[in-house]
Amino acid sequence: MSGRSVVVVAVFAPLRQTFDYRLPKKFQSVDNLIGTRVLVPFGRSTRVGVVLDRKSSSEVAQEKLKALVELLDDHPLLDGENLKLARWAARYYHHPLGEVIATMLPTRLRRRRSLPPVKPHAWQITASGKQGLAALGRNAGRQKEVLRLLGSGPFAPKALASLEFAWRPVIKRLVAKAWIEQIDCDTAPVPNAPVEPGVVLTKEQNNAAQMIIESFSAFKAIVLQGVTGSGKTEVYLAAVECCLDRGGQSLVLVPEIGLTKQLVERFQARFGDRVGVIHSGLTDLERASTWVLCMHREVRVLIGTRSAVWVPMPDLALVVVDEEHDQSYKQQEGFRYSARDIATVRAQQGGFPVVLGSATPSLESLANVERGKYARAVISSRPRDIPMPLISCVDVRGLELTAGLSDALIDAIRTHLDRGEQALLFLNRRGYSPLLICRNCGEPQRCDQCDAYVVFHKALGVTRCHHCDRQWHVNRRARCCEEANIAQIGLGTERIEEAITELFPDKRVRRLDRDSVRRQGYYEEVITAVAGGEVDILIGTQMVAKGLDFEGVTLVGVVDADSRLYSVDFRADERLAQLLLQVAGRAGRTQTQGRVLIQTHHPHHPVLRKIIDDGYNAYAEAALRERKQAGLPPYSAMVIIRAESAKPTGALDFLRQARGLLVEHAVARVEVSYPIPALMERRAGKYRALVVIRASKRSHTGELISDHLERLEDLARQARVRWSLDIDPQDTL
DNA sequence: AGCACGCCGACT
DNA sequence: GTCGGCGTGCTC
Repeated sequence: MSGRSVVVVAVFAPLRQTFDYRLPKKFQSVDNLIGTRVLVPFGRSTRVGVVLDRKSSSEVAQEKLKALVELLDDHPLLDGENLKLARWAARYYHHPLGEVIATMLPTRLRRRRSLPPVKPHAWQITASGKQGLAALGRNAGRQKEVLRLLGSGPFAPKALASLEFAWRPVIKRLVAKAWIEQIDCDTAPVPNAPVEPGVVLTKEQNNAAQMIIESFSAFKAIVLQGVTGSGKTEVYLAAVECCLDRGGQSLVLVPEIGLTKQLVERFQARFGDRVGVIHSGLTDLERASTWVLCMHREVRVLIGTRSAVWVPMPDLALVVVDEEHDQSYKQQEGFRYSARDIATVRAQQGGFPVVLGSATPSLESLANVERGKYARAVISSRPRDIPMPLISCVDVRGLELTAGLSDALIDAIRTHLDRGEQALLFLNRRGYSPLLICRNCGEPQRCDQCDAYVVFHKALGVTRCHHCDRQWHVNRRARCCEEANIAQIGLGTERIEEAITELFPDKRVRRLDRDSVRRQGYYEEVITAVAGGEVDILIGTQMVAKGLDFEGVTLVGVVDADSRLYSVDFRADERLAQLLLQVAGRAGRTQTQGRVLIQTHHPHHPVLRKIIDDGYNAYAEAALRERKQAGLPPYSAMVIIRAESAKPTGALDFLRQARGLLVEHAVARVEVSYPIPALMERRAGKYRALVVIRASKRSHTGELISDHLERLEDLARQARVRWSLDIDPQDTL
């Protein structure tokens, strides 16, 4: 075989091997193929993959070796660093490399689509277009309008967005007639100087920024712990500015789209067009464009959600993970990676700092601080001496409640509203009432696909299962009794909204939860209204707890803290602590003292007391001691094998065999649990179960899994179950 | 994951 | 005599 005519390809398929292909003569002169997308014959079809390596011969028999069909890119999309990160992730998460690499690419590039244009482009009218304009008939109004617009100069797609109609097809037609042409507009003004100068940092902010800046050019993980409202963002901005000055690119990860807007605005105000954004609210094309701009070093600061951690940035020199404790960094299906952990490894491999920012750092990060692996910078004071909110419990035992609200909470709302301030009510349950019980027999109404009760949604006139996509008309006859007599028990956000509207008829009430934000733009609309003081009382779920910055909100009511106090998951109280302090952070971001009222039947619960009386750090210290004693993460490595099957015992049977296989070979100190039915065993018609593997060291769980992956795959195929590995699980259920 | 091959039951 | 069930194996 002549030199270098074989390529190793990671095919985008869930297979744990790579595949060799013959490189046709016409491609042999291409000098850098590694990291390029290719089209390859695969089984009976063709697939996309990425070239990992080039070599002169293959172990695979000559006659089996097929020829690569096509090169999809002129230049590699992924460099050595990117592929190194992909290899690490594939190994660590025991996930097929082809799928890991596919995850790194924006969806549009996972298929055989070409790269979106790198340069910003515009359309300009041609000479024949000008003639055409005059000749156009009456019925071509849209073409006329576009041509007239372009007559005054070249227009970028962004500028055309103001047109009221679907202008893209019109553009297409005009381009086809050569009446207009696409041009590059490098001439577009790119503001390079900071648009807005940074504010003067407080001493603590400055210390934190210095700690980051001093560690440029070497890996260092820095936990930036700053209470809500302490101005962590100013520290990020200062560090990013310094990174830019040194010619580096920066990556800023945020938990959810909702939170990006405010942050993006601040970054854009400071760094102008050098900022790029990637999140799930954009179209595939928009995401792909920003991705390519990052790869080509044009975007210097990328702000994005989980998937942005993979975006190629050749000059990357700083990563910030904001609200690092947030669960949404962990992908909860398929390739279950943690963007926070990937970010840290990326910084380690690239030799630059990673900043893990949070008011309530995860116990994982705090344990790493304790071990001396991570550094910590603390911002304990709020600028302008804004006082911290007062947190207290309302003991609701034996109290008469109005739709779940105590008089103490209602009075507090009234007091704060009378002062012209705003209130926020937090309840982690959407819908109207989460339990519908028949008064005859006491049977709650269940979903027929899940082991769950249905939730009544009054506004929609339906009952719904929150665990699958089913819903029923309210009048669906209950299956328990001939003449069921349904009582609505418990409350959700919709019910609270109704009660509050009755209690405060002259106040402006809005609700924010997964049901209400269905409508495009509703979330933004409400946030803007609250921020602008046009809402008096905001009621919401999780969604309102995170990072929102409302100056006028001085009272936060947690309607029900109890559901989280007694949970099977060992992480439940860490979550509760983080949640309470995050919601508390919403209260009082101005000079007015904020107040947080937590309604509970367990005002003396040790976790609640610790959080309220001693604060997050004291809570975290105690929780870490407990985890250490119990041998739980972060003091042990944990892996969960999950399985689901259409057959009632399918998942359990498979896991029993899997466990048998694993315990037989497990070294001492690796503990493999018996199969456990999932907390909700049946979900969307599937029966689910899991096995928990624990060991003192990650290398132990890692080796055990690697050594038996093939056997496990065989077992799963025979048992016909879907299964998955969850490395460092966030939910143990 | 797809997709085809292959070997046993109810239909024209 | 065929259509079609899903068990098993393969993808360079």
